[in-house]
Amino acid sequence: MFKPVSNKVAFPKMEEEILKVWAANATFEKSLKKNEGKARYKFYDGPPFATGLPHYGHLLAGTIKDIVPRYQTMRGKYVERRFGWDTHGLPIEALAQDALGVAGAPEIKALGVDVFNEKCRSMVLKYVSEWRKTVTRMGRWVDFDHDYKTMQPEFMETIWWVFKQLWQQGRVYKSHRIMPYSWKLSTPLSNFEAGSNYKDVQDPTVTVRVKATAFPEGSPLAALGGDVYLLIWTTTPWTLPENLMICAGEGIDYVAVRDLTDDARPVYVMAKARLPVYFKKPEQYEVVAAFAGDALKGTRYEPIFPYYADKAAEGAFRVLNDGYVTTDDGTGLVHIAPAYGEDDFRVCQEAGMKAIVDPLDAACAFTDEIPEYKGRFCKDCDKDIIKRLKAEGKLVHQSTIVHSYPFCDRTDTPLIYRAIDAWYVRVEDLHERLAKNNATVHWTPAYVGEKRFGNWLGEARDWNISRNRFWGSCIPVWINDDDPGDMICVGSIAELEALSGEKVTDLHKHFVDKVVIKKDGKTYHRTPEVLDCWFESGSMPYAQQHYMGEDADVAKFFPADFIAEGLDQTRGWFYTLMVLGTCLFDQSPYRNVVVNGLVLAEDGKKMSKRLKNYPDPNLMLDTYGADAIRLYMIDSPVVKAESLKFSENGVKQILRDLLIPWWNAYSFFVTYANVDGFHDKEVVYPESANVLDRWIVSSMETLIADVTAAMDVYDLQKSVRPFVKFIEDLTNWYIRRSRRRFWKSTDDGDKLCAYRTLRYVLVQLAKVAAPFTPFIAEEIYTNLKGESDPESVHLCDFPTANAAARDLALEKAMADVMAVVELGRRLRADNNLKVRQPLAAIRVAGVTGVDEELSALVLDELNVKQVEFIADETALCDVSFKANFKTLGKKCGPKMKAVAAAIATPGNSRIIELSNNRIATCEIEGVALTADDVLVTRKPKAGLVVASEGAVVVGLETALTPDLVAEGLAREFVSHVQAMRKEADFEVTQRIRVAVACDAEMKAALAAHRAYVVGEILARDVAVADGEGSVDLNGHMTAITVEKA
RNA sequence: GGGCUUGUAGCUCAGUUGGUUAGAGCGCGUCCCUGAUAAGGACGAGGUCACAAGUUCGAUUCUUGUCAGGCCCA
Repeated sequence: MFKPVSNKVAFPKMEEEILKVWAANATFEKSLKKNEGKARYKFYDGPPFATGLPHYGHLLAGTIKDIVPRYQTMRGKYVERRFGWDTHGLPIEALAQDALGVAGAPEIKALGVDVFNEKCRSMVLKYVSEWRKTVTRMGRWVDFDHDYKTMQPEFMETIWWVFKQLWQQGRVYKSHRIMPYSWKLSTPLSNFEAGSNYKDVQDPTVTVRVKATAFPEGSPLAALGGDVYLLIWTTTPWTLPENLMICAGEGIDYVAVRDLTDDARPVYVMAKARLPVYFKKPEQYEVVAAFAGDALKGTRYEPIFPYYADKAAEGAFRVLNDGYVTTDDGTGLVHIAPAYGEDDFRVCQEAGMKAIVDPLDAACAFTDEIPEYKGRFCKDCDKDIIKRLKAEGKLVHQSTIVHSYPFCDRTDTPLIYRAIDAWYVRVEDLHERLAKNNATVHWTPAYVGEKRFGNWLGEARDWNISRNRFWGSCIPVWINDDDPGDMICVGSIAELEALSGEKVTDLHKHFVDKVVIKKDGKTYHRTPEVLDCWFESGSMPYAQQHYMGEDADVAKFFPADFIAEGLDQTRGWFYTLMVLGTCLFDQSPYRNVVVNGLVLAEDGKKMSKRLKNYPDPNLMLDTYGADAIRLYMIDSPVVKAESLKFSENGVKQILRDLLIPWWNAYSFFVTYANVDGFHDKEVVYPESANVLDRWIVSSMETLIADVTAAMDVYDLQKSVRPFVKFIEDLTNWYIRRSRRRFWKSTDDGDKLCAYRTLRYVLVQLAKVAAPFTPFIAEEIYTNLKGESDPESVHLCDFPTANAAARDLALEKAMADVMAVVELGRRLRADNNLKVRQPLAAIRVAGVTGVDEELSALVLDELNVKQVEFIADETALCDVSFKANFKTLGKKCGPKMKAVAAAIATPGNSRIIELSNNRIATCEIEGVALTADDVLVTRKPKAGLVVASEGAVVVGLETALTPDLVAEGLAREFVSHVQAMRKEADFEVTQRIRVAVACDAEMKAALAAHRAYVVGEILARDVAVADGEGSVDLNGHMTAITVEKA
């Protein structure tokens, strides 16, 4: 006996049971153990931030990260899967700040970094158990017990090792980064923090004239004579004392104009497009020269303020060119103070002006480098600076502007963009190596790797790896108190212990900062920054192994065969992995990537807790089950980096289309197998002669081949899609057409073949589907498997396509049969002839290869007495011809139209002969045509009951004889009794007694078909009497009673 | 502003060497079936393949531009 199966299944409950079985049997562990020592299939888990509960994006990524390893495991690979946690970084710090009621770096420092960091540590694992529950519930097999966490000492030690490798390569350097800075809190903010509090504010704008002192050779300004001034514009007058450069746009049109409103007739240089802003009327100026911005390059000018005049020796006070200059506002000449603007800093660096001037203290007050304003907050000095410029005759224009400006979230004070010490990894010299290594990666979809990621790699800038935060891996560099250029990079705990003489147990900031290195009479303290947590995620291939550069077999864990993450990781994980892999081993750390898109709410917007525009994942799991959700997500473009609008209805649809019919097929099998006492000890490969058996087995092989092909190129959507067709074929054709074979009371060989085939196919299907729908596959497999088969479907080998079992000709013939049946049904419906009414014959044209056995399917399905295949389709339909543009296009070129017209001309005898293969070729317009170049169009002949689809033409004989009518009545009767059986809830095998009262014609019909009727309804007795009742059988009012026999 | 990407039926989506009748499912309407019932089947309506220009004998497909959405970057 198979375990009895209800066709009313609660999938979520069934799944919970399976989870218990897996846990009890340690099935996951067995699936690993079984392949120990075999070829490894290496997988890296991208670590999620442990700061919230899993959402659909995680469920999706988790599903992809489950399907591929399950598949590879079944293909005999050893696939270690360790869960990863990203435990450091701002998200967790933000939670800890809230929990401790502190805001901003100074308050954290006041509280104590140790208190703060320990709070982070204690909070970080808050969600771990919830994650584990949900991930497990989704059916994902991943090792939580040997997970990696970025805060583990081993992990952090490898981070140091990685860092030191880069350091020894000379790849790490210290520079600056322009960041939003809160003067009130005396701390830099992340760009993310700065983005949260923009306000419209009024700021002064000043236009200042700067005297040109020297021109490059060939400058159109050189010959002008008199004083030439460059006009610059700014909204931050306090940065003017720190001006070192002026920037012009290379391709922008500039003019030099003589100011006729000024008695001194000075010449001003500005962008042509900005002229009307400064001179309202044409008579106020005279254009004396016009030129592009590159002509200005190299022009020297007089410093606006004296404080840094000595920087001229280092190349300051020149005009540069850069693409970021616009003429949207200002003068088209941009004032550059490298310490106070991102572009300013970059342009200066690129021009070789490495020094910056930054006369602001921690509170953004001027230092004594600017004696006049010393001790005053920089912005407060704007007015005095403007006054002074005016007094010195340098101010050309003054106004105010209202614009959106970022404010400090905590203190509501305006942020100052300024240079902060920062550590970088040099990447700009790696472009070629990165591109070369990326070329070895198989991306799904391909464009992400080629375009999006490829472009990004090609333009990659040096990577800022330092963060002015607290909870993270520390930058392992100790700096000489007296000589900032004297630095020691530490690459391991042992090294630090040796250098410091102290025992080191924890590598977090509040431990490591206390460790001081004394060497040769010099004292070294650690640089205060922590590492970008992306540095840690990018190091996970090595850090999760605690790899420290030993001569271990690196190939055991590197590179990964497979990783998967969301599209948003292009610049995140995918990138940092690639950079570090390239630096350390000069190869890509991954071979295959599946990039998934975003999961949006059904309305196309982002899922938002506040808007509640999406269903709770746990509720979905409890209602529909994990298999349905998995399939729904995988059978969508979201596995190819496009976005998915998550719809509950879509999940339901998957149940209806796939899971329920599949389950019903299974339940059908078990029900009848138990009734019949069919139970081979093993699953037997059906060596069946029956055409349906051979066909479904062949279809199964095709399914295996299709799924395998798609999985091997990591196209998950394509690998899921063929299941729909197969299950449709299985339930709507194989089982429907085979039903009688299972029912028949004679226990002949054919019946055994049917059982064996269906069992075999269901077991194979479970194996093929196991990676995708692990639960239902397991449930079905464990009930149907043979005694010697593995205990779990996930311990089985993935079926390999057996080419010998495939019969493509049979599949084609069966497709034709189904087409014939479909057309026949349509004709019946059109002519109001229900299927229960037998008909004499159908005629079929355009079909070859349908033998007697297949024809029998047509007879039975369409309830006709005879099927007649005819060679001459013109008996049924009118035939016309059309050009096959696809084959002819290349041959004909411009003659296409003429050729097409000739082919389509009615009655073209040569075309007819060609089409009938009576001649091999025929020439039109100088083009040699073959039969393939002509397409036949069929149109059912008017007046006949004919339908066609493609090449298949079907004609139905609709005339009824008295015999046919009688048989139809018998069928009506049977159908009605079956309904009564069901209504009465009789067992399928229940024998019954029937009493009928009817008219003479009905009586005759029942008598003529008595054997058929009795056999169908499992009647011990059918008592027929004269009379009538309320049941309408084709117009014959009949009374029927049914009782258990 | 830049890179990439998406736009096909009311909705969700297929659609590769460019080929003339653009498909599926859902939804809707009509009908059939009732031992697959959280069903099933037939038929029907519903498309300027976002828009415009170009290349071509021929463009949903290739090129360019525009518009609208998304991701990342600035």
